Amino acid sequence: MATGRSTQNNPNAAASNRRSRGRGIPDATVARLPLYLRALTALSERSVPTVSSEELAAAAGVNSAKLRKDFSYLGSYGTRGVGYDVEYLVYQISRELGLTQDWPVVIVGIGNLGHALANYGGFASRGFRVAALLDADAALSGQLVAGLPVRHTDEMEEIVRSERVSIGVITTPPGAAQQVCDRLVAAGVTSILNFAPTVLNVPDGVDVRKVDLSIELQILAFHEQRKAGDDLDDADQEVPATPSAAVVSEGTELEEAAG
Amino acid sequence: MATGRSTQNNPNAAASNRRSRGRGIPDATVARLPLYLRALTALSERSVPTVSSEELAAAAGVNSAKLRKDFSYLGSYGTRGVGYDVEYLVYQISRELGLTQDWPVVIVGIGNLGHALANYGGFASRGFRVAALLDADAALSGQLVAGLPVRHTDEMEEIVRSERVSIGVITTPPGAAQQVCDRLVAAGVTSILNFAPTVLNVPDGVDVRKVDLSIELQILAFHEQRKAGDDLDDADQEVPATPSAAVVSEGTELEEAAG
DNA sequence: TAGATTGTTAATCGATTAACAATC
DNA sequence: TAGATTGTTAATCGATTAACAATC
Repeated sequence: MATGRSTQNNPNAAASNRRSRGRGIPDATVARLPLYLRALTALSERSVPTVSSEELAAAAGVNSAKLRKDFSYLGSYGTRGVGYDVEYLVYQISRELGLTQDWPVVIVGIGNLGHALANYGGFASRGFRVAALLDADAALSGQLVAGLPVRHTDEMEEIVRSERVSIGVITTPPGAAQQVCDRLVAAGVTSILNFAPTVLNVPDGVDVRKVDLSIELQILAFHEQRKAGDDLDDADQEVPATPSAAVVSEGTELEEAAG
Repeated sequence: MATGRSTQNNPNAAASNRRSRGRGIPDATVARLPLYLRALTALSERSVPTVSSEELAAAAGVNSAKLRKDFSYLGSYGTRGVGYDVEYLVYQISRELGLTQDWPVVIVGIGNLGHALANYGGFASRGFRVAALLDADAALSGQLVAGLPVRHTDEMEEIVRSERVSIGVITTPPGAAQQVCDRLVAAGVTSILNFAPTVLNVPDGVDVRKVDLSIELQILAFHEQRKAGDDLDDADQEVPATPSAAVVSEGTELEEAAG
C-alpha cells in the first residue's frame, strides 16, 4: 500500500471505489448488469418484446426493487404500467458496459484452464476478441488452440502494443503471475483478470479482478460445516491447547506452463 | 422466488444472510478468510513464526484495520505488542473454514474446464477430495483425467450417496446445468459451485456460488471504458433515438459435454 | 518502563429493501 | 377511468475505516 503501487483490495473490487465517474454507477450495480444482460438476451432470443421488473428480476435471480434501483442509475428506460422494452434495454446495458466496442484480450498461460477460456463462447459474443494465446513453453508455440496458434511470451509486448490490447487474462502458475502481470502492464494492459492464486501488485489505474476456485470452495465448505453443526451444536468448545496437526499445506497450482 | 425454491441472489452470496449462525461471522469476513489463510501458509512455509496485522494485511492485499476486525470475529488470537502466531492462526482459520475435515466433491462435465479443475492442486491440499468425475458423454467413460476415471452421469446418485458428497461442481454447458443441479440436490448435495452461465434454482438450505468468466470480463470492460472516457469526456450525449444494431448475442457455452 | 501492536469503538459509507406516488 | 408498473424515497442493514485505549 506504499510505493505508488496499489494492491487489489477485496477479492473482487477492481480499482474503483470512485463511484464510477460520470453519473456514477455503484460497483454493486455494475456487477449485476451482466446478469440482467444475460437474462434480457435470452428473452430477446425468444422474441419477447417487453418485460416487467418483476419478471426480469426473477430471471436474473435478484429482487425487483434492487433491479429497478439498479436501472435507475442508467436512466429512465422503462414505461410505467408496461415494463421495459427488451431490445432497447439490451442495447443500453451493452453500451453502458462497453460491450458495443471491440475488446482485444490476450490469454497468458495455455494449460487446461487457458484452453477452456480460449474455447469459451461467451468471449466473442460479447465484444471480447482473443488477440493472442501466449505461453512460456516454446514447445507449445504454433500449436492450434481454439483455432489460434499459441505464441511465445517473448512476443507479448509486441502483440499488446500492435493489437492495442487493454485486457489481459492470466492463467499461469502462481509463481509466474506477478512477472507476467508486470510485463502486461508495462506493455500497456490496464485491466487484468487473474486466475492464478496470487495477490497481484499493480500501479494505480490498473484494475485487477480475481477468480479463485479454491476460495469459492472454501467459502462453501464454511457454510457446509455450519449446516452440519446444526445437528452437533457447536457448544463453543474452546480452542485446543496445542494447534495439533491438520495444518493445510499450500500446493496451489492452477496450470503448468507459462511465465 | 415462489414455490419454496430460492434463487441465488447476487453473483456470490451463498444462501446465508444469516450472520452465519453461532458467534456469527459476517459474509464479507468469511470471504476473506481464505486470503488470509493463503498468505499465512506462505509465511508458514518460510518458517516465519509471527506476523503483525500490518504485514499480513499487506500480504493478503487488504488494510490492517479490516484484517484485525475480521480476526476479532474468530476470537482473540493475537498478542498485543507482538502480533499473531503464524501456525496457530493457520490452524484456527482452517478450523473455522471447515478445512480440517475431508470434503468429497464431484465434478460434473469433463470438458476443458472440468479437466482444469480436476488437475487443480489447490483442491487436495485443502481437504477437498475429488470423489468422482462425471460426464454425460459415454465415450468419455473410463478415460483417465488427473488419474481418475471419468464415470457416466448415470452413476451420479449412487456416487453422491455412497461417498457422502455434499459439494458438487458444475462445469456443464448452460443447458444442462439446472438438470444436473436438480439431480445432485436430490441425491444429497447441499453446496454447489456453478461454472455454467445460468441462474440455478435450488431449494432452501442449498448454497450456490457462481463463477462466471464472462461477467468478470464485462466488469473489467466497464471500467476500461470509463478510463478511455477520461480522454473523450462523456458529455452526457443522450441516448440515440434508435436502438440500432450492435446487439450482443448470447452464445454462452462453457463446455461441450455432460447433462 | 518504553515501544509496539492488538482488539474494539464509533463514525462513515455503501447497499438493500419496502413502500408508494407518479404516470403510462 | 382503472389497473399496472415504474422510478424514487427513506429506512435499515451491513461493511469499512480511523483512531485509540488496553496490554503485551
